Amino acid sequence: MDTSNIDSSLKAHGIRSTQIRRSVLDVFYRRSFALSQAEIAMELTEAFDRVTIYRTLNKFVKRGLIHKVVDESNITKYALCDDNHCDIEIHRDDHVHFKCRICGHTFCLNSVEVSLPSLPPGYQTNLLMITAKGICKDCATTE
Amino acid sequence: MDTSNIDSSLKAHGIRSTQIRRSVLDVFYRRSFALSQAEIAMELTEAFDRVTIYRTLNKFVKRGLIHKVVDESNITKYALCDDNHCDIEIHRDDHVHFKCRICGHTFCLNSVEVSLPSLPPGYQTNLLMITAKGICKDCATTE
DNA sequence: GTATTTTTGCAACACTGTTGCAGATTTAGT
DNA sequence: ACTAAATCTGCAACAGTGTTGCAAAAATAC
Repeated sequence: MDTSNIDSSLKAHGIRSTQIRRSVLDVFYRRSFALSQAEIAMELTEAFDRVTIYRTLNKFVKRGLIHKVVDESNITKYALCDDNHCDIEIHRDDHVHFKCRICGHTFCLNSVEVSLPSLPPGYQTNLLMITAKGICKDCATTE
Repeated sequence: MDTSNIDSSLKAHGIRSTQIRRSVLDVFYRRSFALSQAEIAMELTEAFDRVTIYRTLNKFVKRGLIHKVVDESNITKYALCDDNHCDIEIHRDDHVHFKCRICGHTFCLNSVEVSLPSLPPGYQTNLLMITAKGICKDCATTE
């Protein structure tokens, strides 16, 4: 575990450094896709209470360290925020997500741009939530 | 309740016409936005078992009468399918959804087209799930 | 009208996510 | 380093969503 990096990231977001928070953040650093509470619990080597993990995740979200990722599973997943877009004060997580049909993982694609479509009369939007479905890098090459 | 219309729609999708199914489908006809099981239960004048409502919804989905609508609420919502795109055999529900910030309802926008963006190397997609957020017709005029 | 198939309600369960509270840990002040 | 204040953690309990098994009821087929 890259302790110094993790500690400084927690501190930068105004979050106290504790055992579970370091461990959970470490899981996010090691995984490039969105994770649910249950998945995080499985990745952790020590056992922490379910409630504590939820509280950790909620704190991380509130401080702009991670964001929620919507999914058809009805289970909240979380992914690291892009440092360039989110911090304690500002939260911008309206980037494109990519869901792989094979491995089921959801990745954040921070660089993809999609222009706003024209909607029927009466509807106005300034924000699109987009999930692209397909086959991810790893699954395409492994196949 | 437009019984004949409802009955023929059930029959057209190969679904037996029963009390609860007629009532649930009627709710969908009366509402233009996506509904959860709990919301449907509240709209029903008679009380049906929760389980039966879920089974009704699952059957409707399987037969192409309604489709699931994804939402950040972690609660599955359902909306009527467009007759032009869905039936017992073919299911095409990859249209744009519109979520109103004020009333919270989600509407299907079957006619909106969005072109596929170019993704980073290694990612390939042929399907976008899109939810536009904004203010809907009704809330805009009421305000 | 009867037999077969399907549907319904009930009980029970698994799972996600939250809250209250007491004890433990972290941080700040001296 | 020691104490006080603030925060965090684990446990118990709870509310809600969604599913399954089973027996009784209803719909369809003959």
